[in-house]
Amino acid sequence: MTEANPRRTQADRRERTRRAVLEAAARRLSTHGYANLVLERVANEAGYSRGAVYHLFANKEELALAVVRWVEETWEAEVGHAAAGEVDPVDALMTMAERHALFCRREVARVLLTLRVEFAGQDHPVGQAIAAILDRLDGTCADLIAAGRASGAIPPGPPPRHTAAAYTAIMEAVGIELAGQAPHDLELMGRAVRGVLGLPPTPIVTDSPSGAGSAATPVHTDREVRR
Amino acid sequence: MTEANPRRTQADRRERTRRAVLEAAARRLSTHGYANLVLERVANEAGYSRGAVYHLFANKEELALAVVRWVEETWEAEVGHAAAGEVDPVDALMTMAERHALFCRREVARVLLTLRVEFAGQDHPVGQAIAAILDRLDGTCADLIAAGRASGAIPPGPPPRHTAAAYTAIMEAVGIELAGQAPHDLELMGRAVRGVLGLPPTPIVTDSPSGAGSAATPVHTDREVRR
DNA sequence: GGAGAAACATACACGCATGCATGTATGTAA
DNA sequence: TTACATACATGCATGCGTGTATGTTTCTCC
Repeated sequence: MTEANPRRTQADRRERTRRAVLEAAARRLSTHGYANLVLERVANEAGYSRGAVYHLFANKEELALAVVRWVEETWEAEVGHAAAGEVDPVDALMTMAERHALFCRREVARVLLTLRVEFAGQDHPVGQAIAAILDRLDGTCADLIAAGRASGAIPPGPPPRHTAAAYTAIMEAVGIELAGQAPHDLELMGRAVRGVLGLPPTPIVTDSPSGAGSAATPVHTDREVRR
Repeated sequence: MTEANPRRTQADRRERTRRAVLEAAARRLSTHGYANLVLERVANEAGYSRGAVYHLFANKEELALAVVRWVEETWEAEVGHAAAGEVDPVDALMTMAERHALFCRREVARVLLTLRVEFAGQDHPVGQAIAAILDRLDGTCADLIAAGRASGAIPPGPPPRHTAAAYTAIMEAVGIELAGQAPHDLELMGRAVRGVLGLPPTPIVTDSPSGAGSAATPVHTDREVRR
């Protein structure tokens, strides 16, 4: 081992360790939440000791906040960025929802939902950080909805902020619930989002073959959706 | 106190204590989840000692399972029962969603979501109990969707079981997210559910006044939706 | 090669929460 | 009234996990 490994700089070692710890912590946070996030376990799964974890992060809370920021940056790069590139508000909202559904096909997407639900009834820095992220997202979506209604592309309905809250809640729930169930995750996401915005269903072009497939699909197969 | 209190039977005392403990546990579960459910705290909030809690429930897990059963029974009585009374599948699905939104105006509605998310990545009896409940619900909804499609009342779309999973996820998310935001919680719930089923938006009859209200509502008011 | 800092690993201290043992109060039947 | 069972309350034992202290390894610069 001392022969095969090249000589790494301290900066390289630090970044490598940090990355491994962040990924291990994210996995545990997504499956077990913050209260069950045991740092000894995180360290072992990252391939280091708990001392190494404490060398990099002051405490458990700071580790969790680092994971939250990491997930947010990943989401922005893959989802937010694409939606922001759209000119039309409806296109932006639909693109965001579709990209989010794709984002949810990865395990790490579950981190924010898990932590958000966990801290919903508690006053805690991690919960506050997530609430701030989602407040910003809600504001962005509310602006898009308002713009879409002003242009006539979106029919009138409940106040933009309430509609945006429902939109993001749906995006989150459907994305996680149907994660990995391609291609249904994308279709059902699109349907739900159109519905909450008050938009009519998209014309049925390729749905007929899918409908026929539904009739031919054994009920037993359908029953495996949840686990 | 010894003069004002009538002589209660042991059965009465037991039921009274049990009720108080269940309610206190439900409140804590909905805000802090299972991992942070501290029995000393539950006991204090119920007005009894931890010994009394252990007298009634073998351990923490059994208490949580009792709360889950209690919430399920309440949901069945107020939501499931009303939906089952509908003859038409679409009416059943819409009634269920509407009743669920009303159910979510109470704090206890949050228990199942909190626990479900908490145990999603763990193999635990409480998580299994909740998964079983939701599996049954998904099955019922899938049957309704299949019946609605067979009768032509619901357009074709992704497999009934996938659609049902999205339906219940939406019902859960929107219900909790907009809890207490009357009357928007009901309207947005209806919209989202119609959308995921592939049904067109309901004709705008009373939406115009609401739309005008939206324009007149200060943006600051909208920003208070989340907290 | 040696000194020093950073990257880790291991050990220590302590609080917290669970489950269980033991004690006290209250209802019931003879 | 007494004996017994049940409904609680209080005390004991123990393991778990966090944060911190201490020890070891590796890199960097002179």
